Amino acid sequence: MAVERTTGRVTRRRVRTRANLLDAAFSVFAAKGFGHVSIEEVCEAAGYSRGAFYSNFSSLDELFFALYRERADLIAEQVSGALALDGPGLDVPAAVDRVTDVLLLDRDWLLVKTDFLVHAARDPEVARSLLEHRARLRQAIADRLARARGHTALPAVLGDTDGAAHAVVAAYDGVTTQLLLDRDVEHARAWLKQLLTALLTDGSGTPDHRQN
Amino acid sequence: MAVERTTGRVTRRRVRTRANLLDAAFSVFAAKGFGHVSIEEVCEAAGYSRGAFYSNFSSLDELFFALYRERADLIAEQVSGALALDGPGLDVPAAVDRVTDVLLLDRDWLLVKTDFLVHAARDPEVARSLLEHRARLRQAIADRLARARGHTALPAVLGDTDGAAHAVVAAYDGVTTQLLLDRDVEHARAWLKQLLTALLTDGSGTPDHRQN
DNA sequence: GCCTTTCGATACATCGGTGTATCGAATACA
DNA sequence: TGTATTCGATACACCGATGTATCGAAAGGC
Repeated sequence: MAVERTTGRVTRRRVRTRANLLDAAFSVFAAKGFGHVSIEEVCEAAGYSRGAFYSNFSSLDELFFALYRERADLIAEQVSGALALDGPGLDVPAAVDRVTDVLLLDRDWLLVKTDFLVHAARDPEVARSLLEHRARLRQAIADRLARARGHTALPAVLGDTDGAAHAVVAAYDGVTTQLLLDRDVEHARAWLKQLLTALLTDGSGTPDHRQN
Repeated sequence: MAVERTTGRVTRRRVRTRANLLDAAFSVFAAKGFGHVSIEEVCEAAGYSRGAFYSNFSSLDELFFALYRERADLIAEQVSGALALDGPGLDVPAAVDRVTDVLLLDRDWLLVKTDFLVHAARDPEVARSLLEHRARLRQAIADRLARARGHTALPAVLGDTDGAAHAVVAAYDGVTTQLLLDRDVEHARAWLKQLLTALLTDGSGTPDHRQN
């Protein structure tokens, strides 16, 4: 039965169960992809019966959404942290390095994230939510770029810092796509840095070769 | 029963049936997403019974793969055409325009393509195939860029024409991601052009604003 | 037009997943 | 510790999808 928990006492056991289900679901979703996963599989992976599941979620979609939010917020936090790390102003390249390291860390996350994208692409409601999340992240980037302005000049082609932030996100998405296929994290990182450098500066970077 | 058609006569009816199934499958996949589609749904949409399906394909995966290849080859052809259109050499911006128009034409295709990406990301075999396809396309782009060299200077940041081609693909993938969410084709096109301009030239383009 | 071959519709057996209702066990709180 | 409440395991009924086997009908060759 669906869970409409507005009030009532929550047991410790319950929060543990929920967390375990979410963790297990993450692995299963990453491995098989949402849409190829049954409730039973998640329960089995978590070591619970379906009773536990239905006591905590009302559908796979709901769990998936909850799962995504949880992790996405976590990542967003890390990124914000990486952006804010250095003092007020300069050293965009260093920030690029840190952010790049955070963003391309976990292949499983990229898989789940892409699944969620596909999901959102077909559900306007979900899409709205995802767009807002992306907008927040992008804003953080734009702010960071604005702070660096004057220290490091942005090329005019992209417009203002907002446009530049858009470009950064696009580059990230693009590199992610390639990474999902070739699984070469190190190269993806290096290449994302290079791409961001190309977008955010007029200067010259270090070229690289690639087979796939 | 699986179909292992190495020889034997093929009826006209058969090729029609197969084509109809593929077309119907495209719509259904685009609407619901692979993984949320049953064989029955495809058959119903195509106006056939499951008998017809199993006579032509052995699994949903097989159909999906065939479907993707068909359409992907079609697109690749169009892109190559758009790239080769003008005389030997110059006018990269015009080529960018034409290619951009072709690539972001059909939302349904973007959806199916992304589904396929997700699929490939989890199956090394499929990934290989997709990577090769992408490599071919990228090579066409690199060739085109090489032809334009001297007429339009490439910024050194990206390395050789190959690096630049990589960047082009990444930009395309990135813009696609955003487009899947906001559904604003016109803006996506404009923005992809702008992004490519930023990547492929040292000059200045026309900035733009964006809310999401 | 006849006959052979191919194709696809129908029927059947089966399986896995779903959602609900029930009940014993674990937990919170006094 | 006792007791009320919450949680989650089990059992059950159900449904939709799968794959196969069979057979009538359409297509192609002559």
